Amino acid sequence: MDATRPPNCVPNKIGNRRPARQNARFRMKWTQTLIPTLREAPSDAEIVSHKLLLRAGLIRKLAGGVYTFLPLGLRSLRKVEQIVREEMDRAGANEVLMPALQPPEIWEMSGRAETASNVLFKVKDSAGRQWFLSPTAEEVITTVAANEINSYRQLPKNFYQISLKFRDEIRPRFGLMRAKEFIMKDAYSFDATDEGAMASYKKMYDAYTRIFARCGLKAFPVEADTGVIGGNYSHEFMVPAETGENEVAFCEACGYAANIEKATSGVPKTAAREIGAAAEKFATPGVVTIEALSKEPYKVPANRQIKTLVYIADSQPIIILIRGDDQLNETKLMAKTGAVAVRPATVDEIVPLLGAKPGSLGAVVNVPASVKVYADERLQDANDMTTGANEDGFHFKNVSMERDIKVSAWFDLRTVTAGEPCAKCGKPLKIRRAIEVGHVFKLGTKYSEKLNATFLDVDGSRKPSVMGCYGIGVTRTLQAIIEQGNDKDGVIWPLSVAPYQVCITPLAVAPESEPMKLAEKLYAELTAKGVEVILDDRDERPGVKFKDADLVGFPIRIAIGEKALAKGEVEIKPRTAPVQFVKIDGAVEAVLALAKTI
RNA sequence: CGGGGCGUAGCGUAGCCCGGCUAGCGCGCUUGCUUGGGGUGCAAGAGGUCGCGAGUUCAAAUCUCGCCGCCCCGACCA
Repeated sequence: MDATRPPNCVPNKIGNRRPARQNARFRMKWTQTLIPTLREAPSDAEIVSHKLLLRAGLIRKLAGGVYTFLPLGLRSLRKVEQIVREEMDRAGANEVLMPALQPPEIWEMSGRAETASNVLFKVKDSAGRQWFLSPTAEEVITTVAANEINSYRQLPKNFYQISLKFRDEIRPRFGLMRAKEFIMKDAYSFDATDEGAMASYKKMYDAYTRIFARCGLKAFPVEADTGVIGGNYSHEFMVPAETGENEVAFCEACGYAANIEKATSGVPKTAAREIGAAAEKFATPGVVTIEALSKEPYKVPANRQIKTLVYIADSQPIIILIRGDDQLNETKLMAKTGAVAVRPATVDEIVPLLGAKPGSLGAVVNVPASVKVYADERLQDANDMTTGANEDGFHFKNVSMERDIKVSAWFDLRTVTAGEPCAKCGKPLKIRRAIEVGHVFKLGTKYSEKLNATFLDVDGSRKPSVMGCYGIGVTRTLQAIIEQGNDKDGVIWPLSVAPYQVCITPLAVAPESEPMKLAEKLYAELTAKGVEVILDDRDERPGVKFKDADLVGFPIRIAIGEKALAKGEVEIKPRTAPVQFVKIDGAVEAVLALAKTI
């Protein structure tokens, strides 16, 4: 399940990349740039990666959910972008750049002006014209395809961009994790056939696996809900982290993994029993919870109760029935019913509808014909159940789903819980939190139909392109790398995305001092080999420089002090391994060799 | 948007309940000396509209009201 490094890709390559000469990209002196490290984290940072982004001088906050990338942060960001770019190119995608400023008309056409309204950043120009700041670009790229792709001969095509995206987050959180603006890579594939679209999807899926591996991330794909973006097949790439905002159910035995919003399990249906001839009403004064009904004197186990929920789905009230010991999964509810917006009904909406308050609700009697009843599949064939009587203070027992309740449709609506048997292999499922760093969707023809992205097929018929879309949260990925790679001293960068690969730390910085002279020499030699080096030329005490180097997290540090120098040695210290002393003449080679093992 | 919390120097904070301030401390910053292999030591400094605005009062960082910003939980989330 862990994404491992693909065999034929060579990440973390160091040295001999190209003749660097004096290329500024490869070298920097600490005093030339700005690395404002902080001994203490600002109090508004909560999670470790956010604190370290600030403490290591990588970013600064301008406003809630809006950040400046400082020089070091930008270097790492660019490296992530470059990895994404290389792998997208390798997978045959074409880089484009689309406008951030988008006219509402195309969003009206796709229907997302309404369905995505709550996250759309809306701005007006001085003429009063409305614009949307792009959260993603399905509408734009599909418009391009509509205008420029006319023949099956031009397909398949895949376009991507890496650009600033905007989202009107109601609550920005955790630094770059959930920001109002962020860098995203979005790609869009167009195919003539469904099989072609699947192949395009697979290419992106594989590219994502490579990308995250090259970023040093343990990311793994999980089955995912498609949300308002639409489509019918989707995977998210998840980085395990306790601070993640997603929950993932997975099976270590067979590899099944799915977002909790989507996950299913092999839990048994509710066993049928011998029951009486009819449902029977009984008094339950003051009992308004599953919990209370399961205790004395009623003693109805939660798994023999039917939980009745009233929701408003796209302005229409609906009833949802799930087992007393289960939790409704709202994402599944939306996915299965096709509703765009759902919310629990309020007490004021429920009472006129069913005649009772929450806690005494049921679907046996007094359900208006216009109200659809959706029941969780786990209740199919269930009987000997207890449920509310739609009369405050009363419940029914001896309830049979089949006999006593008119169900409009059966769906899988429950949320899986840890320990349930895997639907595929029966072994217990586990659940853990994770950060979503990428998402691939098979879109189908939803956008191509609405925006007229059609082409002439071999047989002369006009067909909509079959689309896919593929996102990577680049800035979020950067933070996920830090969330996954850190210790008490600071960031632990993978070599591939570290702002600089090597930090040279001379313990004396006077230009004619022996340590500084050697530092300059190694700096020049390593740079010439294509190694990215920062030279800490600050006139600071050793402790300060070591602490800062650890905090920023350079993968390799070379310390040059009088003591080792007297023995003709320098000190090479990998960020996460013990120090080694090497002869001065072999220092460059030693660094190059070491880099191959990181 | 609902609930909770917080805004005092670049960062972290004390003071606020119980009004009396010339607003204290640590880190950072400047200067000098010192030290020189894991955030040296000493000394002298600079730096504050106490988030903003009104009000109460002889007197407001402190009490009241309004606003703004930030953080957390929830809702929401391509």
